[in-house]
Amino acid sequence: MPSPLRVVLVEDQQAVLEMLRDMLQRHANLQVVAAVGTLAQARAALAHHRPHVVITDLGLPDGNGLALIEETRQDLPDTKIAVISVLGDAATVVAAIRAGASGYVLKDDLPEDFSHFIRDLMAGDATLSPAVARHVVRLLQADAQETVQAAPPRAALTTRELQVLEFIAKGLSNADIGTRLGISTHTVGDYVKAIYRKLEVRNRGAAVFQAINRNLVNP
Amino acid sequence: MPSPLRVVLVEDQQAVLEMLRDMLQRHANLQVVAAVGTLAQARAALAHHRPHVVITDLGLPDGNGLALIEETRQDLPDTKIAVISVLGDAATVVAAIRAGASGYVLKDDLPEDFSHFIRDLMAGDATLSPAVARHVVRLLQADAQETVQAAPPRAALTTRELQVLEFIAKGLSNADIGTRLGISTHTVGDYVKAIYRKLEVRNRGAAVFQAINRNLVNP
DNA sequence: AGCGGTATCCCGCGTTCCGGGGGGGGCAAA
DNA sequence: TTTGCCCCCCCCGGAACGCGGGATACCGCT
Repeated sequence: MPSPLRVVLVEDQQAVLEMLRDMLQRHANLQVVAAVGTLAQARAALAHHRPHVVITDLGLPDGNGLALIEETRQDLPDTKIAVISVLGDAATVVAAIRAGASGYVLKDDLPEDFSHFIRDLMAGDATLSPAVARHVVRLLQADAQETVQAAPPRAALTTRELQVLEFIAKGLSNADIGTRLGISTHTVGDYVKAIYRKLEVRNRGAAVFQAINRNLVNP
Repeated sequence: MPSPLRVVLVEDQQAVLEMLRDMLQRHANLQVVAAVGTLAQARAALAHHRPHVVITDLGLPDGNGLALIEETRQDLPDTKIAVISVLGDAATVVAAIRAGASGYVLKDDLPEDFSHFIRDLMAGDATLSPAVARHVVRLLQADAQETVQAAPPRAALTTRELQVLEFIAKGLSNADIGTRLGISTHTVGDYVKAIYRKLEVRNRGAAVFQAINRNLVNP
């Protein structure tokens, strides 16, 4: 039998904290090395025990649990982080996950036995409550929407115009662009005019801005 | 009692299909209007029944379930889509969710009773298997990593310089910028010079390009 | 075959603006 | 006091911009 997994619990409601600890204690191979109710205590416990897993609430009396998540990821990159919270709004959920949480379960749907939750966590898996997952899924789908919508409205510019546009972004003068492309400075000017017309701008700065906006050149 | 939710099942393994249908049929308020095993049949069933929910496999004999997901989102935007699959790799999972799936459950951890799964789905929530959620979470965290890593190398520019930079990107002349900011044209010129020096460029086009590259202005 | 449309190329001219150089002063934080 | 930020002014050459005028070639349509 390997040494048990060390777990630190952070939760400000004493009753909930006790309940969680009892649940976890029942399982061999899990050792709750600390069960605390404040951010300060949590920091101390983390530094001292360097646990495998930390399970934390977000609304702590002396600060936000988000900070704890970030610190943990910084200082103990191998420690897995799970959130158990009542907060299920999109902003909170996404912020917590971005900060480093691998699991996010709402208090409402805590299962009777969540030792498998810990096991999944250590395996790299993530348990998300359905109401939490919805936000994550939405976010991904929104990203996908953008990337497909951003693609079509490119076109409009001819290949030559695109070449000129790239050089403009690099800061070359019309004369330099002409030399590079083997055409006259005046001709470059013509392309520049065409670009301005199509992008509805009247100078280089705005042209580059629009070009990147419309995905015509890669930044 | 409202009219039951119409469900279409798509799954090529006959045994699994039967099992799923039996599970769902047991619940009142759910009506499995079609249980099919091919992409072609699925398309027909969707067009005909216009169900509230479609539950689909990904590996179908006559094509990829991804296409079905995309089509469904296009044609029946109010229909909720769930995936039940053996495939749990990152690429597949993320593609399915991006395409429009709201739930993704691995066959291995199908619960005995998943009527609540359907209910969650209709409420807008998403059920993800832990092994699936891991990929989604990783993706979000990777995004977050990039955005914080892209942040530090910004700096350098003062707030005033950033203001000027934004106006340059919009295509304003120095004189116009001066008017907007209530400062002299000459002063604007000074800021422009400072910007060029810091971004190591010598004209507006390249300045805007660098500015976006370094995340100094939002495109 | 003729036609318009578009993309590519070239040129001149006048006006405006930009970019780089110099010189300052004030004010607050370090 | 120094440093950084903000603000103002001068000059000048060269570049960019907007306007006009061309040319050639390819395409699809009629």
